[in-house]
Amino acid sequence: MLDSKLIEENMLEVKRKLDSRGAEVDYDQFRALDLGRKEIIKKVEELERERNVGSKKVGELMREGKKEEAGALQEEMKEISSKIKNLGELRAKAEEEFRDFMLMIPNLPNDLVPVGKNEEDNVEIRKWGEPRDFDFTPKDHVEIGKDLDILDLDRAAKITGARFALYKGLGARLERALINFMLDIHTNDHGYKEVLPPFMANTESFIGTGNLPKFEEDLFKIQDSNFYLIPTAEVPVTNIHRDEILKEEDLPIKYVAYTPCFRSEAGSYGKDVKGIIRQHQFNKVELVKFSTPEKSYEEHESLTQNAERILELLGLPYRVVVLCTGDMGFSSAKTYDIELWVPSENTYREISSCSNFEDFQARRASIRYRPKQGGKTKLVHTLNGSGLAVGRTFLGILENYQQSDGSVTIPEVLVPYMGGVTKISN
RNA sequence: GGAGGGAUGGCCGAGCGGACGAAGGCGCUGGUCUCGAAAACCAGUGGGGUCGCAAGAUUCUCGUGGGUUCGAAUCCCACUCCCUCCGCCA
Repeated sequence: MLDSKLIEENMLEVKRKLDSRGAEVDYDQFRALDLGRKEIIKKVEELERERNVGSKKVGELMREGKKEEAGALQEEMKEISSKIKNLGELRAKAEEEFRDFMLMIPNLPNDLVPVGKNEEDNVEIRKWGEPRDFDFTPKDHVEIGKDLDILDLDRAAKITGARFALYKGLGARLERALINFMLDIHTNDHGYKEVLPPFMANTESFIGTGNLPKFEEDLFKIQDSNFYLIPTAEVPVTNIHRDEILKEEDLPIKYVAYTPCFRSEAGSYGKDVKGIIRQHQFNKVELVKFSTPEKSYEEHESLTQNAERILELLGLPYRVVVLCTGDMGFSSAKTYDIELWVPSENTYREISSCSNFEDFQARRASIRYRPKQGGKTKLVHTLNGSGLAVGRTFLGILENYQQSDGSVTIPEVLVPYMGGVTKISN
């Protein structure tokens, strides 16, 4: 959520920035809702003041034994109270409408973000590793997985449906190895605290991160409850500190969490239908940070590097792009995508998205901190990024480490996690 | 599933119709003392909104939402969450 005062005071600048990301906002409506709300607040508060003063007076008169005067005043106050009740309802409605309106406005892109319309305008920042030169025709991960009997998409479809996966044997082991490997690196080397959160969260939590109210169709909802399956650990982990006041001394707070992620993928019919690129359920290790505003961009860089390091240790080629204004997510102020080299597609595909949300989520979720010097509480900055999407890492290993005989060698760092297995073959 | 108990400020904890945004303690900040620190002592110290350049004014906020009342942390109702006991169960 944006600061309504910022919109009020810098409307042209806000409009320019929101336009740059293709957001349509009705500024006249903003003004009307904001002014209407302020006006009614003023009215109600004036009446409340009268009532408070009057009621106190009634008490005094009673104690002094002036019953008649007290009674008369009581009658007066009765009327004021009923007025307050009526106006109060209007006030609640005005404030709710205003908040609902504000919740639908996306974040402002940071000034450093390149302006653009869509993913074609994203800017490559750096590349790591050389895509392998195959001296045979490489297979895609679906074929490799099938031939080695470690990935069974047909049976997964029988169990559940399209866009689900059944990992088998060393395939299941590899998925588990990757999860453990990532968690170990981030906790031991990068200083994150491991958490294992619920895989469902309530409406408030989803509003906090910005997934609701606008993107409900992307989520799986649990019937007869206000719980949704999480589409990313970002939701439960960011909300760990919802409605809290943190100490500046404790910042930055860094969490790493493994969770499965559930996405309805509404609107992506026909997109990436083959293989495990786009699934309704996939595993992910997520990095989340809470930072002071001063340090958040530094933390954004290091978070992205922490994610990149996993790919480097695994020897998987990748590149990093900064998303342009038009391609960023709703809540983000700046996002880096890390893209993995996928031989079968002869291109790079997203494997991690690292964002700085600045105070956008913090304002929605009321996550603040007390400055060391004292003074007013301030909103923290929240950040997160995949470190990494496990299914796509699995895919990367299968495709990049495949051999001409159909086997897949295991990257050295994973061998201990694979119980000493160095190669998956028939 | 059945029976009870509870939810108060950054934390602990009192209050149970009017002078209560709330005792006391802890923590934090400043000061006294000290070469310095600790201890002790003194003082200050919640959060959000509206108005205001500010000082400040005002209002809301004692789990959430309703109700009773001139007036609610305090009484009533519903809901949520936590705890104890019984039953069931991975």
